[in-house]
Amino acid sequence: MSKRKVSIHDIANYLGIASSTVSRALNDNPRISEKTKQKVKRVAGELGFEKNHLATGLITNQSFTVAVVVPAVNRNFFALAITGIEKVTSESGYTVLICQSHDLYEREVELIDTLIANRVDGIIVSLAINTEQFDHFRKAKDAGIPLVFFDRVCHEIENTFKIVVKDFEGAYLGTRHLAEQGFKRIAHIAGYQSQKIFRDRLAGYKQALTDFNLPFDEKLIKYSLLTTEDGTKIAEELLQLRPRPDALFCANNLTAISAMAYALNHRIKVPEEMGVVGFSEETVSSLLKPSVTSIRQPCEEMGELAAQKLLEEISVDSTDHLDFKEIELDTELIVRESSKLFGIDN
Amino acid sequence: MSKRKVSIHDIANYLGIASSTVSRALNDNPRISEKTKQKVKRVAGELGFEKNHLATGLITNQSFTVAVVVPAVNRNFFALAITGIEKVTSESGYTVLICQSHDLYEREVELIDTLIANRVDGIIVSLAINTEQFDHFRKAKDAGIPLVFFDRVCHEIENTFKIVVKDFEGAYLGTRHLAEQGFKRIAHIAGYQSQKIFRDRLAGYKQALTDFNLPFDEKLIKYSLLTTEDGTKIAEELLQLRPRPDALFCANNLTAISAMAYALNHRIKVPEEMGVVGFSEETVSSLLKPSVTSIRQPCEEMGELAAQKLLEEISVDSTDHLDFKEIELDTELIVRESSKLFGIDN
DNA sequence: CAATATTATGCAATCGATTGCACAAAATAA
DNA sequence: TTATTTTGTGCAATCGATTGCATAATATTG
Repeated sequence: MSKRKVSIHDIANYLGIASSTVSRALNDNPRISEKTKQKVKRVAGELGFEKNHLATGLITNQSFTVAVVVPAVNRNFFALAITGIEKVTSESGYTVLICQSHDLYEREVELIDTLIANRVDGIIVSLAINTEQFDHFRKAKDAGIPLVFFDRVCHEIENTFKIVVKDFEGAYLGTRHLAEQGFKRIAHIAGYQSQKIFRDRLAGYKQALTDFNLPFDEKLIKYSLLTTEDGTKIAEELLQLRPRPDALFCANNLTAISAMAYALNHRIKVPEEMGVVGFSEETVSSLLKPSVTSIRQPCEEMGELAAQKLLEEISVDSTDHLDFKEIELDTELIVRESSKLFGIDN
Repeated sequence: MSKRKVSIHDIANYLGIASSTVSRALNDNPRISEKTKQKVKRVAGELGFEKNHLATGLITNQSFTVAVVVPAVNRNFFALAITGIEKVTSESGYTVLICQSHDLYEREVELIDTLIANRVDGIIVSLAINTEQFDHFRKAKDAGIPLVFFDRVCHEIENTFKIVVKDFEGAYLGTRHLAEQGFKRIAHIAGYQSQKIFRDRLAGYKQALTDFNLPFDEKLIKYSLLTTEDGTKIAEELLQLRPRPDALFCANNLTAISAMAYALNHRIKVPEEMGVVGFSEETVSSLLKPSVTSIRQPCEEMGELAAQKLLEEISVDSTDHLDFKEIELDTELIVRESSKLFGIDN
């Protein structure tokens, strides 16, 4: 089917020289004369030579490919993180393999297996929401593949870089803001507690309630996968409670958007009758009517950092002197219309 | 650094048999006895053997990897198309490499080069918005790599599958709908005309104007990259025109959303003072206030079809009897609040 | 001009899995 | 028991690029 490809041997034959010379010439090895290099490169161009990375990878034991495994690429946070990763890695000549776990543990395991078999040079991961076992990562680690976690990280595998934001603090900021605006019954759309980030966000929420002497009510907390549909469903449930919650702090932004849409469709005024704050931002957060108050995360920066740390670990001979302590970045509260009862000018 | 990996030779040594036997045993070759197979597999498990795909790929000339090159993964359309692609390919044991051109021609060229070097088995492409030269694709084709285009397709490379929607018809439907609602000065946010899909959408828009005896005004057409920012900027320009356009047909949905947001922020009522229709859907199209009337595309289906066609071309010995005619799918008009002047139910 | 240093190139093994062919062992037929 | 078929393994070449070591070609020095 695919036509026989041109190899360095073909170039060597054509020129009547050894293939090792061709290899060195193409790699600009100083031991090859300029004259030969130019000849070789010219012929390579003429014959349409394309270096076979598989062969190179086989012998050098490097594929110059790193993989990113995230729940889904169409979420703003992950899309931007990937952009950050691409920025850093492509400067170093690496190709990025983007993989989606679709928030399924089983799929994540499969993916990691494939990546090991493909001998990627490193993997950057944000866990599927229901991942609670980590053998697949241990296997990768044992295979000598450096691992970096970001956002939804895993503490069970030692000696890996972890990049997170201050989730507790972010949730605290968002909830406090609602309290300061005078909201009294603040509900929380929480993520499944398997992931530490969602435990932290819940904890931040609780702490803010405590600090503002607001009663804590278990009925006001709803756990889910945080999809758009979950947001709608949960909004429906919450709005049937009596007394009705008067504000909503959401563990992500998709649910904030869909819950708000549900409320608006049921003639509940936002923010007057229900304040809304979401964690993380979507592109449309600022475009919606009302625009959505959000906890902004440094998405791209997280991606860049993750990639830098990965490349650092890849390039180093021994990981002994690497400092694997978790890196925590700051979040920022962006106040918009969905939570603003008084005219605060930011 | 990475510990020396276990190879079939290690298994062979351990068992005192030939590595060819190990290879065949692991691949369930019928010429190997059940007894040996079981022994080999047990030992492979114990030693933690992981097959090296690079080596396999080198000899079989197949990587069992296909690549998808799209402008950006965080757009709903592309994210869903990728989901469709993954669905089909993963069933056949292929890994999908997702790549973003970020709508940059140069980046696209780089990506294709890397993919050729990595010997992917096939590539599915939706062109960067400013791609007008196609040598990089010809190179891939010459290297024997099957190519399938979808959405933003390329007609210059013969013998490739192309999957598109009826862009002309979709645009016609959207514009006609606005005309039927009584809008008279319908503006169009168009994509750069390098891509056929955007030419078609413009043509559909024009045809609808003609059919409804609406005057065609070049000033009402704005060309751009169709980013969120473009939508905002263009809305600003259009709303300064006198007489002001009273409706907006957008070549994608991002611009529809941001243009509508701009209008709302400037106290222009949607749809009363300005009707809005967008091509393609975003997750939030139905969640916005007002919800956005859109031309729905069968995104996932397009992805599935593209993947099926690619696998078909990969598996076949000769492409001679393949029918490469372009596949055109239907679009659907989803009427929502942003365009509904009269109470049409549906 | 001979002796040595320098530079350029070639030889051959290697990475890990696959596969055509040869051959040994076992099973069956004569 | 011998001849023939079937079944199970092994040998060795192969995919394409890399690299340590050897050697040929050229330049430098005394």
